[in-house]
Amino acid sequence: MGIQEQLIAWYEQNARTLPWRKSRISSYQILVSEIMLQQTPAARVAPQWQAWIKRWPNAASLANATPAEVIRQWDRLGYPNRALRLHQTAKELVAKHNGKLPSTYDELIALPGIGDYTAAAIIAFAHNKRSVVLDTNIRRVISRVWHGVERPGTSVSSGERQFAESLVPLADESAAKWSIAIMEFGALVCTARDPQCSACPIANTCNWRIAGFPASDIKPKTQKFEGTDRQVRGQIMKLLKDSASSLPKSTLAEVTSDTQQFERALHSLVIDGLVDVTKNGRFQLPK
DNA sequence: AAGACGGGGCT
DNA sequence: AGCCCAGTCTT
Repeated sequence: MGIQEQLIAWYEQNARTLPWRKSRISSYQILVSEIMLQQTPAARVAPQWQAWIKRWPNAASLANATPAEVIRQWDRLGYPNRALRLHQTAKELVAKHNGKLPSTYDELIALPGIGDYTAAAIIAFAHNKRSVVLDTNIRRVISRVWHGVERPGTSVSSGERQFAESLVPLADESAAKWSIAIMEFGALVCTARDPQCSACPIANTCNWRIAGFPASDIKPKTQKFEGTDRQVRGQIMKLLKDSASSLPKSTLAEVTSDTQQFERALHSLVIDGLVDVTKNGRFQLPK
């Protein structure tokens, strides 16, 4: 059984019962959930989604609301511009698409508030069609399981997208299931912090796991760097390479008990162009 | 490629 | 105090 089948089977048994996953949910209602879920945990969205759908069950009713009502109903979900864009999209759906969501990526992404992720999600979860869904969960799972790296890069490279596409089953139905399954898996098991590897159905084939991570299970032994500046540099470079391509600064800081020595060595690495420092404090090998 | 944009929960 | 969350839009 391939990883696709394993994670889909896991999903059937372990998926949360979220209100927008019930049957007879319209494409507009899926859209509302996807917009609310942008940068907002599902547990916090659920009650807000219910209230919203009860008040505005379809695009036409939402289109008739005022912006003030929309903002008020949005309450404290955050990023209130999402509510205004959703409102605008509802109007466009009524005006141009018979109150429903269009089915092509280009039409979807042209709507306000719908970017790459949401367009792909609508195609998969509202229309049950094949698409390449790439959210923070899926990117993290692919990075770990297939590439053996804890975190994906800050932006989606073309290679990353192509690889993700290669994992999506060909048939529409299976493709949609795969996307929701790997996403849920990332949200519940392969989490950003404190991943539940002991409950992971694919731990045996996970390259991150095989590489000896997460370090919380295998105690990170602090390592002392000794020798000349050049020798210390070589040791840190080896560490960076072993970790594939990136790791948190906190992890790096633990490798030596002499923080100042470490900072000096790292500084010289950066100066020499041997290591890149990203804005969020991660280190990576230059491309 | 980097910043701005919210708020709440968790460590 | 910092990280993270089913991202999008604008420089």
